[in-house]
Amino acid sequence: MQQLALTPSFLGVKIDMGEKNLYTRCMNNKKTIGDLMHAHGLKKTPIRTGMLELFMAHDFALSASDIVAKMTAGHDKVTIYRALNSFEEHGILHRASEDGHGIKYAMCSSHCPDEPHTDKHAHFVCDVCHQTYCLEDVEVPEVEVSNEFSVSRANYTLCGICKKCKN
Amino acid sequence: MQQLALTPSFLGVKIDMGEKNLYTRCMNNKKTIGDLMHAHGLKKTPIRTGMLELFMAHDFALSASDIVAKMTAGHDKVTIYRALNSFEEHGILHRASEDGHGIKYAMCSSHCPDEPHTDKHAHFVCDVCHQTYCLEDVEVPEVEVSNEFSVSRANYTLCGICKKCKN
DNA sequence: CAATAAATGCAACATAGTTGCGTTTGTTTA
DNA sequence: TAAACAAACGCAACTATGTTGCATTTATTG
Ligand SMILES: [Mn+2]
Ligand SMILES: [Mn+2]
Ligand SMILES: [Zn+2]
Ligand SMILES: [Zn+2]
Repeated sequence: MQQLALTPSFLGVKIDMGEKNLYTRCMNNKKTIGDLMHAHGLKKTPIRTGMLELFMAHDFALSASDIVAKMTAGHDKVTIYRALNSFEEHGILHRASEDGHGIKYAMCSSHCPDEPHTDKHAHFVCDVCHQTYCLEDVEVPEVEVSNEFSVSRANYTLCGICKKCKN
Repeated sequence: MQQLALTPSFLGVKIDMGEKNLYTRCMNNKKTIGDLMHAHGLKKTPIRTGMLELFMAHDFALSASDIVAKMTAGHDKVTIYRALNSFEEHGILHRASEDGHGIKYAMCSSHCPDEPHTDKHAHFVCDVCHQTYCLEDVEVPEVEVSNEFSVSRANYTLCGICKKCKN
């Protein structure tokens, strides 16, 4: 079970190997990165291998441009985008936040503070019409978070089909 | 207290006046749109008045391009963006979702489905370094939502300062 | 090694949002 | 009511993010 397939010498990608536990994400059922791709009917190419190694070597989420920047061997961003889409379609990567179709604004209520703020209610984004509704009566629930993080705002967004698009 | 300042004849903006209750958002403390802007030290200009009328006439959030499209008198998008920023700074509008600095991806765990999915855990986005962390052990809390909406996914994002940036 | 489908690279494009700068306009105050 | 001033506007140019079409290359299978 040689796990050395993971040695990130590839492509000149510099990877800090400090956080071993990240490996468990894909290694804990005896899968190498290559096995993982093959299991999904994807080809094991240098770029895609390098990308997945990058993901395993970081404890935070990466954007397309993060990856373009970290891969030294000047690859085309189109390739990166297509690989990310493919990984997402196969459930190898998940997106760590809804992208949204641009920023949307809504009217504040009279008890809002006179400064930029996130409101205390949840929002709903329709997958069909992409409209965003303020759910004024749905409070954002609170959660317990490790005190490594100082939380100042919370955002709760539901997705699905809106009242208009259900018909 | 003539509220006719609200008649949205302005700029040829077409507004459906069906939903009176939306007016309460800024009218319930005897403020007209003009008063609202003046109270914040903003000038009452035709464009900004038209924009706020648009917001009051819709029960969903609007993007900059929504507004550009709905204002018939071809205004520059830069003006719209600057007005939105200004309204947000003054707590007149709030954004209905974090924009995020592009989509971020993270590795799925082994029990994720082999298809696109939103994960069941919360995420944390740092205001300083903009890094996104998966809070694998923080479950997204469930909420009760009006059955006008069919909810298929939920997104819970916390914002603040991350462990690295606290130092 | 040959066949095939997946992956890549390039060019061109689309959308969202920003910055600088000169001009116009709303509000205040004399 | 005219001048003064800051806020708001419009234009041009620019950055960032993401997409599409098409020709070429490469990984896998047999
Ligand atoms: Mn809202
Ligand atoms: Mn996650
Ligand atoms: Zn809808
Ligand atoms: Zn940070």
